[in-house]
Amino acid sequence: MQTRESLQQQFETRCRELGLAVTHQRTVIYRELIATGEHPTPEAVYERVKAQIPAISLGTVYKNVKTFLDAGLLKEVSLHHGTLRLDANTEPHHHMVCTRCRRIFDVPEAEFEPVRLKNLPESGFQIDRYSIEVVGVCGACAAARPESSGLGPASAAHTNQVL
Amino acid sequence: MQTRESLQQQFETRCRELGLAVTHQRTVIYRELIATGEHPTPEAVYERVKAQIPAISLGTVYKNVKTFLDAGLLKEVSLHHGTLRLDANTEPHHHMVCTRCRRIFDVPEAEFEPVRLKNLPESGFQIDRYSIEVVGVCGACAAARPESSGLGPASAAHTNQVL
DNA sequence: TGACAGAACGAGAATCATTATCGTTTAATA
DNA sequence: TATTAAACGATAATGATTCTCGTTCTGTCA
Repeated sequence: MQTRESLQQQFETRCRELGLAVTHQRTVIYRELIATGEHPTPEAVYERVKAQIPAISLGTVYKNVKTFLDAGLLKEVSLHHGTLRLDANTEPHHHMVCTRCRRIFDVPEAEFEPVRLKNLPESGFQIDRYSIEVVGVCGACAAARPESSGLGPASAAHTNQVL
Repeated sequence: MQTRESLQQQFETRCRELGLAVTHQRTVIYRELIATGEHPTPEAVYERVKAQIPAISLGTVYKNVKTFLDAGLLKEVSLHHGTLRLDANTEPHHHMVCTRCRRIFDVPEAEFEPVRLKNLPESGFQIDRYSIEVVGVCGACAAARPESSGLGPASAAHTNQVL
């Protein structure tokens, strides 16, 4: 058995693997990201980090968030942040999303077995509906570049190792 | 075929129900929205409409898209357009999203019965993973305003902050 | 049918999130 | 410790969206 590394040590090791300098800013940003159990915006991360490094720039937070996303240390909650995408389909349906071209395809609800939670959420959350997203690579993109893994443009330049 | 005519009539009827004036711009915007089988951005809708009404303003498209969303004639593909939300949870999981406060909660993958498509997508789409979103109202928001339906417009968090 | 009031419009300024630029500082390494 | 590329901070630029405001149009009613 190897000695269990601290998060800090894991982070430094991962940075070295990726050829990233271990800077104070980067370290604190990462620490705050995993410290919050929430799903913060870059702005919220900035506020937390600023309490510890008052001179930090918002741009630095954005740059490092992007670096962490590319490295697979972080994920985005949704592929759809950014521009509003409209849906005029009034039938119940779900979506297939291509991680390369970001195109969105409708899938009728009836194509899926019903979604089921094994237990009711204990938090008092009132469920309105389930929304399924089939994430992958569309036929056109797969034909254009069949070999690569299809885990999105951001991660294309790196291997997708698990921390 | 009178398809376009009847859609036009349906639209006018719906506008009257909602107390909305039936303007030329509004009519063309709506027609183009349902004509595309895609999931266009407001900008893309603007381009299509502009081909028919060269003087139209992008702001008018935005205003009417918002009006249609509020009226339920249109939907957003995702609740997460807008600011990037980060996820440092490296375990496989899905999300519960509150439509009122937009907070996001993690749900371990094991809490769900496996998602299953009844048939393989015929388009050559290569499935990477399924992402489930449980959409509803969180306990805190439900307690704060238990009576209303919880499917409020996207703008609710901004315009109706305190009641 | 004409006039009025309020809704909607167009133009463009303002705002918000994000990215890019650039000169300075810092980490990695020899 | 000196060198060098990476990273930083400040700030300008960009892109999406909203807001403001003066003008025009729609719906309604006399």
